[in-house]
Amino acid sequence: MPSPAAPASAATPAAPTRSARDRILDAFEDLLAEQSERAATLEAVAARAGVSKGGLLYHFASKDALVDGVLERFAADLAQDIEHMRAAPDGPVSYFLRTSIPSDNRLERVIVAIARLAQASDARASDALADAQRLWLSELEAVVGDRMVARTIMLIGDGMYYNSALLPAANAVLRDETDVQQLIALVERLSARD
Amino acid sequence: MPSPAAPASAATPAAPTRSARDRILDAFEDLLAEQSERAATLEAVAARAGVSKGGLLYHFASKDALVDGVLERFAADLAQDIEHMRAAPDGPVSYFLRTSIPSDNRLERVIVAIARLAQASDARASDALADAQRLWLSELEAVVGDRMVARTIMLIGDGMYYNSALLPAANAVLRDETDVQQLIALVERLSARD
DNA sequence: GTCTATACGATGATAGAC
DNA sequence: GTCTATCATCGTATAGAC
Repeated sequence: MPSPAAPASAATPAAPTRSARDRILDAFEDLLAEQSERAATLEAVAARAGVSKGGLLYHFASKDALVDGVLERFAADLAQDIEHMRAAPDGPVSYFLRTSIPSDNRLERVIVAIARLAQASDARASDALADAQRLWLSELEAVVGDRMVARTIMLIGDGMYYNSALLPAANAVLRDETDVQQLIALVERLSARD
Repeated sequence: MPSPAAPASAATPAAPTRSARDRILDAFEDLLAEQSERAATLEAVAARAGVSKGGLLYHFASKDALVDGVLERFAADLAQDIEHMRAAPDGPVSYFLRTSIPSDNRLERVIVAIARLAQASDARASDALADAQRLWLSELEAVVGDRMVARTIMLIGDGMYYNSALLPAANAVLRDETDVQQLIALVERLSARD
């Protein structure tokens, strides 16, 4: 039941009126993250977004344009994540590790999607991931002091992504909240010494 | 200079006479690891192996058969790696971390190749990687005692693979032998306590 | 602004010559 | 054992109707 007083084109981001453009990008990301780069064909994306192939190509003239759209949204999400990381009550390290765990988090899904594009030899996607790594690493280095400890934490986070992106979910190295807490405690012991 | 006394069909694994079958599997792995799953078409594989598409299809009736061939060789390589890990002079942990660094190592290359297949939704490839993880993890657990420390070491190794498989080489988190030594020292400090 | 129809290229696979 | 057609299928992209 749409609000009668709302102007026709008012943005209601998470509601039924989510713009076709956003629905298409969502569909593309979903197919990449949940299935594979090969599965994310124009036809499949269109079907999932509830538009026709022609309709999709009206919004994004080519598959490359679709990739650009995903990367643009990612840049914005990433900037926001860095903010959250800085403001996190338990500190950036804990925040970083927690958000590296596969979840329903939007950022997680986009990163897996972009990782799939990177594997399909898309240089823009690889660059975007490399940029993100640099940002996170510099945040980590700022708080842990030791350069090598910061890098080790990055590698652990990377490992979590790798696992969730590549392996059957049943094989997650970390299974529940207890595992996560233990890992964080372990890593903080690392950064506390030296 | 082939040994004159050798029977015509004697195996000379690394020499010019490397069987067509092996050359084809090598070419497939190379294309997967150095480029992408999409780049590893039957034609490209045949060209790199120095045979025609028809010639390739004589040895491997389908692309699926090609994947099976790679997975079979991987299983053998993996078993050998576990042996080496157990016998390593510096211990399994150091061995594991060192061999997780991107190099010209055969096993490395195969794993990246299989990771690419896994990303392309090949369930057999995902399973093979999950099996390998289980094996490594159980070796690590056997020596470090603490379950969580062993898992953390696995994650670090996974992170290294992820980086080498996905990002431009220039972005490696670990750059030289000094980095590696520092990381190993750091991790051994982890396993020494508790 | 969205859809249908169609062109075009590339890929996996088959049949059969040598 | 290896190669040369050749085919069917699918994915990207264009043109144009509604």
